[in-house]
Order: sequence, then C-alpha cells, then structure tokens
Amino acid sequence: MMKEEELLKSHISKHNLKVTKERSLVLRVFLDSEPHITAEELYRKMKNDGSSIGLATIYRTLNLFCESGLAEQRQFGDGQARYELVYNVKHHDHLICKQCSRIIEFENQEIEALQEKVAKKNNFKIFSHKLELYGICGNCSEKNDQ
Amino acid sequence: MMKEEELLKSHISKHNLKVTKERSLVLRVFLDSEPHITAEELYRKMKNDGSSIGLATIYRTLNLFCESGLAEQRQFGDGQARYELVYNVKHHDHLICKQCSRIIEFENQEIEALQEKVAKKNNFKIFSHKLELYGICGNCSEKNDQ
DNA sequence: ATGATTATGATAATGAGTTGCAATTCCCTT
DNA sequence: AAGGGAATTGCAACTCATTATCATAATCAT
Repeated sequence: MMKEEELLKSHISKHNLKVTKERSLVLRVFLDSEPHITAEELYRKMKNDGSSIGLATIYRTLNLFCESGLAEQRQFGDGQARYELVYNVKHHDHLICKQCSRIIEFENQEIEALQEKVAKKNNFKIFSHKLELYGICGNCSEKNDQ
Repeated sequence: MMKEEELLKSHISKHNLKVTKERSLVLRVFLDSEPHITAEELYRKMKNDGSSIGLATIYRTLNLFCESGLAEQRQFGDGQARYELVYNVKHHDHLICKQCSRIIEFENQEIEALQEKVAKKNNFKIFSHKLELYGICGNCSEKNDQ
C-alpha cells in the first residue's frame, strides 16, 4: 500500500469513516494528475475514464484529503479552488503566469526564515502561508516581443 | 481635491466614463473605512448612512477602483473579496489570525528582494505578489492558554 | 439646453461549492 | 456468512458572492 493510501486510511479509521471504492479511486486518479487540479477537472477526467462518480463526491473527497493532511487547497485567483498533494512533498511556493496560466513551483529557505522572523516580531504563530508571485513567464514574454 | 479623487477622475476621463455622485460617495466612504473591507460591508455601511445605493453599483465601483490602480482585491480565504487602498500607500503583506480574523500588516524589504531574485532565476517578470501568513495572533494565543 | 452615451437600481442569472435525502455500501458483530 | 447500524453515494435543490440584463435616470460634450 502506498504511503498516501496509508495516511488516508489512518485518518479514516481515526474518525470512524469508511473506505469506499469511490474514495480509493479518487485518490488514485488524484495522485496521477497534474499537481494543481480543480474539482471539476478531476470530475471530468474520471467521467472520461468511465466512472459514474458524482461531482459532490469529488468535492467531499477532496475536502477529506485536506482534512487528512494529504492535500491542500489553493486559490490562484481564477475563481476555482485547486488541490495539491502536500504529504511527503517538499514545501514550495508558486509563480503564476497571468497570460498562459502556467504555474512554476519554487522553494526558498531564506524567504521562509524571514517569514518566521516577521512572525516572531509580531508575536504571531504561523500555521501555514501562501506566497504567490504573479506576472509573465519567459515563454510569454518572448511571444509578446515578437 | 484629494490625490485619490484625482487619480480616479483621470482614469474616468481617459476611458470615456462619467463622474457620478455614486462614485464620489463610494470613494469617500471607502477611504474612510477599515483597510480590508468587503463589498457587502461597504454596502451596509452606506445603507446605514442613509444612502439608497445598490449593491451592484458597489461591486461595479470597487472594480473601477481596481482598474484605476486605486485599490486591489484580496482573497483571505473566507469566500469574500476584500478591497484595499494601494494608491499612495506603501506596499505591505499580511498576517492573518485564523481564530479572531485580525489582519496585521507588515513590510519586509529583504523578502521583496528575494522574490525578485527568484523571479529572475525563473526568467519571470513579477507584476504583483501575495504573501499571507496564516496562524494565531498573540492575543488569541494568550486566551487559549488561560 | 439637448441628445448621445454611460450609469444606476432592481432583479434575474451565473457558477463554485454545499446540503438534504433516499437508496446503497461498508464493516462490525454475531 | 448474514444482519444491521452507521456512513456514503448520486442526484437535485440550495447557498452565497458576484455579474449580467434592462428599463430608467444622470452626465457631459456640443
């Protein structure tokens, strides 16, 4: 059994929930998808694969993933929540291209350290953070100049 | 005339729009409000003051403020957009208390510089960014420990 | 002042996400 | 292995923030 599956099952048994084929299938497809998928995209992907799963179940299951610590929800400003695997994955932040919607991940330990410093100065305990840089990626810049 | 009013009027005339009493009034109330107000809050505030303005106009006007560079829209994860004056205001980021919803503003030049460095390394041109630190503020921490 | 054009308020529509419910599935107990 | 209480599902109805529609009203260049 995969680590991700184990985490989910541990959360499930801890909360008197049940393992269902739907949950197992959503997990499998989620792990096999691009790293910032929306509920709708996941729904369509599964429909295309012949599944008869309902959209509400996708939402419920993605929320379950978040509660179990497997995934996190992100808002990149296009009005739909995106879900990202965070379990057993190194923390990172995002560069988001306003033109082509490409999402580039990056990590920067110096920035993280400075955030902690800011928090301490403000007597604040950080649980999570969001750093998003919006702009134009190299690809699009070139295209625009042509 | 205030700087903010001038900016708005300049945007208005540049785009063949019109100065209306509603727009002037919304601007006045917006400038006089807490710095992270929602459309609904602004609407109720103006209703309480005896205005008969419609909610749609509030939304339209706040969007106009954003287009003119006077304000920016922010999403702090509670499902409602918040609007913040950014014209003639020093850039800053936010600490958000998950318990009492208090928002603390901070600025950190070192972090900004590191962001630029990350962008350059990824061949990316930054237009704007969002840095939000979520957690528990000092006040709430104390209360919780009692 | 007039007329073309834009703005407004009320209301309907949209779209992402949630919820209620009857039917189904899971899984603990025997 | 079967029974039964509890959780889950799909569907449809609902919420809630925001936007679009449209008839009427206000603005402003001439």
